Amino acid sequence: MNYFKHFQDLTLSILERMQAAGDLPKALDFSRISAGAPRDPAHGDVALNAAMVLAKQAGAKPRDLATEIAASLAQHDDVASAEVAGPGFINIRAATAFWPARLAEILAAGREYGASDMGSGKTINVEYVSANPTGPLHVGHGRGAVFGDALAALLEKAGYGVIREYYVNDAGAQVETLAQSALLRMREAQGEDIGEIPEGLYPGDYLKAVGKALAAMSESEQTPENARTVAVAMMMDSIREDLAAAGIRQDLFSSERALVNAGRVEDAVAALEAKDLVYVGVLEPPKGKLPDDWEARPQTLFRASQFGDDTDRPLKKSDGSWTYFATDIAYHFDKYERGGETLIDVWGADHGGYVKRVAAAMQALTGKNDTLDVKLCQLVKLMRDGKPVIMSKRAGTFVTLREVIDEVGADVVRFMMLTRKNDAPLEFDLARALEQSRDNPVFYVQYAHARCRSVLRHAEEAGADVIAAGLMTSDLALLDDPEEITLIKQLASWPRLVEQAAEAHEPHRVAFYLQETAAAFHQLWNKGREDTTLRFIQDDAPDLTNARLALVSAVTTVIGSGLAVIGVEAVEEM
RNA sequence: GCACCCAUAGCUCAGCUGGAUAGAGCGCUGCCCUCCGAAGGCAGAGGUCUCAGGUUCGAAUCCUGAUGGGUGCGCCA
Repeated sequence: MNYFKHFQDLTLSILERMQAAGDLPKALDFSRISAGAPRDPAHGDVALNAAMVLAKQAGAKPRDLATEIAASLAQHDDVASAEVAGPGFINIRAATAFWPARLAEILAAGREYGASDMGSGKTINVEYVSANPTGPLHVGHGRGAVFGDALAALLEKAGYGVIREYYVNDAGAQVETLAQSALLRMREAQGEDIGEIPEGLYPGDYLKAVGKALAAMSESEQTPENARTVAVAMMMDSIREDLAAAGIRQDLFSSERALVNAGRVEDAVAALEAKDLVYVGVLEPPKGKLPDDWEARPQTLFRASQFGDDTDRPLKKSDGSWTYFATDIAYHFDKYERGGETLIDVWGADHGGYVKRVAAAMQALTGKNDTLDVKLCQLVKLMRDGKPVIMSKRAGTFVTLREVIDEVGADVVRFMMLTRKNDAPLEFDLARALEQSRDNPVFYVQYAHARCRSVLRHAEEAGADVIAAGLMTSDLALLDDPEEITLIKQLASWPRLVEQAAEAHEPHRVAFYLQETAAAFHQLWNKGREDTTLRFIQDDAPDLTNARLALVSAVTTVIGSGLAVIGVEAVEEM
């Protein structure tokens, strides 16, 4: 249960009753009513803005309206008190039995806790990674990969149907270059001295294996076309291995080449033409630094500027072939027609200048402006002990995702990648990521889980029943210490966090929530060091012990549930 | 020149889509650690939310402008 929504719904039903009774006008906009946490916990558990939002429409004074609503709220079993405060807030304090009930709910749900039906099965297509099949994934790809993967898991938890998609750019000039590079490596594998890799070709050693594979084929098969096919297939295999090592799941790899061959570009352009959004014209030269070979020439253009873009955009190159943009329109249109009511693209920040035109195309084709959400992930700066890791631009010697995973592990990489919101640059310190201290968030959260498991193991050795089903039947009302209640509230806010993070498309909130939850648990633990009556295991009070073990078990459940969204293992021991 | 992203404590960053007195870690200061895991703990100081206007019951949050930083800028992908 999202308990904030619970009290919000309660309020809405009261408002509807007031309308039915004629105490409120019929036509009121309830959409801005929301329930939040009061800044000061002393004010209560849930704060409602209903009276302030409605006052003007209802022609009443905020505080008067609030008083009336509060009086009705106070009647409900789940409400201990409802008070009016400040300019017209209604502060609700939940009934004392409310929190033990949430704890029981957590134990009953297990790792499923936090799942929501907010998405009601609506389909969202999340496209991420989509790195060109011309080499291994690097760290920057890793951020997008983790972000997309966690976002997909988050949306699933919020009740959406999710398609996890990878767009394979297996057409166009880059893969032709790849084919040329592979053929050169083939001649190398055949014993030829190829010297330095010429400028413009891919120099990385990873193409040597492709060269060998080609060398093993019969001469008639050693065509540029086969070189391309083989190279792309092998590169995609290696990318899939890297993704698997990082625990990234994707269920659909769609091919640009297949899209083009199926005539989908013509379809999409025809759809634009039908709306009279394609014309032949000459673009203004770009301001600032002009490319050396710039010359004005007529082009086939899409009227992107009608949909918020800065200028119209070319669909065809001078040789008559489609631009990447034209293909990309087709790809997005295809995703949309396949049933993606909402499309999310996860891109690197260097593609930021490309967002407007794709958004414009989608708006033109669908008539809606909220179909596409592009999430830009800012750069990852790789550090070691506070010093930047040198990434030589020389021949293929960038830091690969695989190298980082091999060094610090997939769990650490995944968590660290989500310790910043996507639109902020991220510094990833390899040394700090393995540090076992308070300021390493991965350690801190996993330690909380391990600590809980440790307590439960202790209790089990002493003969206690630590199965969730057994703990549920314990007298949870015995948990009445303010610190314990605070922790329960933190755990009970997980369903709301899932919904909000999913709606905002912001998986990093899960990582921050986990840190807060771990902090709340560690805090309670430490209280027990000072005050022995607060320790979980009380030898002379089995009922109290059981209730507290239920709380500890619920902590493992919620942390486990959150870590599952991020794709990080909840460890038993450190 | 234009577009997009960003600007919050000394440092690194959150801030629940517009709510009440602005939050955490690090660092700093002072206490504490024989105890279910000290791999530390508790408390305190620290703020003109870059600046100037605007929107309204109410702004770190939305709008406009300025300043400072990042990214990108015809047929590349």
